[in-house]
Amino acid sequence: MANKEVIVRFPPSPTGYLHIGGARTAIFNWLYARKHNGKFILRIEDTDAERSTAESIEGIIDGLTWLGLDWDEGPYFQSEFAEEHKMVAQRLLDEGKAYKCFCTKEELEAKRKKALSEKRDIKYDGTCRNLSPEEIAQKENEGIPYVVRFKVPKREGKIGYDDKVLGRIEKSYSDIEDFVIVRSNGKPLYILCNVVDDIRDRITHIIRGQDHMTNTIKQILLYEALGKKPPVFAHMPLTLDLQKRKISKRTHGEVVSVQWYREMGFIPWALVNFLVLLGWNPGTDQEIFTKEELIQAFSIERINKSNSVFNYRKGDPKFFTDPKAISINAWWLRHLPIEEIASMIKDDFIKEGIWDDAYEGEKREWFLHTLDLIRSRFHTLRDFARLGRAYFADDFEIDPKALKKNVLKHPELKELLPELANALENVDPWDLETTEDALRGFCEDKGIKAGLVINGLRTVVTGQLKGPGIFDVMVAIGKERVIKRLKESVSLFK
RNA sequence: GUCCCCGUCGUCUAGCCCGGUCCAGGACACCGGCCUUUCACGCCGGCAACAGGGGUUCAAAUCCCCUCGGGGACGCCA
Repeated sequence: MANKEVIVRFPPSPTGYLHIGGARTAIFNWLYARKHNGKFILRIEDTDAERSTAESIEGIIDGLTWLGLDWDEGPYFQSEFAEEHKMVAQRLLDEGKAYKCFCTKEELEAKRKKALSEKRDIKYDGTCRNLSPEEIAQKENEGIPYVVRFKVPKREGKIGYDDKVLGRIEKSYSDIEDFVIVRSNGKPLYILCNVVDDIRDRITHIIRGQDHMTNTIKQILLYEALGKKPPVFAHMPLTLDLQKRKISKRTHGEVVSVQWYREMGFIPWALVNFLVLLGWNPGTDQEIFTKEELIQAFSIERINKSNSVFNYRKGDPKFFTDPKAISINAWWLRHLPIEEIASMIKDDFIKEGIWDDAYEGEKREWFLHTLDLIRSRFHTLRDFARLGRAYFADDFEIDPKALKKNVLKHPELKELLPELANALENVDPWDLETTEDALRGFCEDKGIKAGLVINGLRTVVTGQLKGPGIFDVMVAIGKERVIKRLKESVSLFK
């Protein structure tokens, strides 16, 4: 039994930040490699020098690292192999498998327009395919620039391959145009470089978007011309928006950028978990996966054929991205060990000015307990430092709606709350039981409903309309702070 | 226009290959209820789909054909 080695790659072009569509492609490749104990190679396809940027390279690497998609080789840079690409192009030329084309961009553009207006096919017409050696020499002597085109074999019938997700894909030779493999400035194009690199890297499986399907047929021709066996191809469905347009940074903005999810307080694995479900499922009802479970469950065969829609409504105040993504994030937020959540929110706490080194020292137990107490109401990591600020700092804002409903609507609280503060002064120890006894006793003495005081207390102490059980809140926030906030509540009544 | 791919609830999807167990299952969202003197979590319940039309068959979401719809590619971008 030959041990079937698996080598896959993720080849982003560094022309923008890591996009969730690109991340999804990376995830599928990475999973496939991990599942089969193979290799995952990162290769930056920077042949388009004008559009490639260093920031973009950094952004892509950051994004992949944040998501936890580790690679085994690379990052390689396609530009470093430019000589090899040129040599291969020359070889194709020498072997008569490619030819020089002297048609100008303008001529080609005019032909395309004409064909389109006459409702004809707009393939290259092969003008330069049969130039004689003399004609070629003459044009070269005249210094006319040329591109190199691949000479698609004139054969009857079809060429095809077995796509791992789509099944048998075929195309007639006559439907394939003689495509350009080298620019007039001498630089080989993606379609060729990609094949050369994949051969050198011994790539066994190419998992990429369906938008590459026409390239695939051409690249198979290239493999054949180079005498190499093509790898296995699997074309995954695309991710579209609600209007069924391909999602892009340009039209959709930051909501498609991986970086943005980090800023919005996503747990990286939750994003992976969400993204993998777009176009793939395990065949069971399971939707939440740990890394190990996902690697175990993943298979190319279960990748869908049809495109999926990224359910994002611009401007929806409740859902800043696909609701399912948020719900998966919220799930992980309340199920991950609280220690992990703690380390994930540290930077944000520092940024918000509410970090205390004691949270990693003598206050650690209190810190973890408090995070655990409040997390079930949150959707993102950011919520801890925003909605939960009152647990960690005294300069928190009071939600106007909560203030109105739970406090201002009940003028009697202006007196009651400070009185409650006094009543609480003597509570010792300060725990769930003693605080509850004190509060209920206070309400009984005053002959008022506990709910009135509880709700007012919650708002004054946490700034929120909702939250954990009030006695848990009192214990978490601490006697001193509770009393202080109750006393200061007088100023809320203006 | 040409070529290629796809078409199950609002969205992600199971089922389709190997017809009956599917008056179509799960998840998210939404709506109700329980729990909670709040809210969330949790639990229970509800709403909601086989694009259309023909065929084949005792029987079709599942097989065949057509129509319609959607997407992709058609760059000296990747």
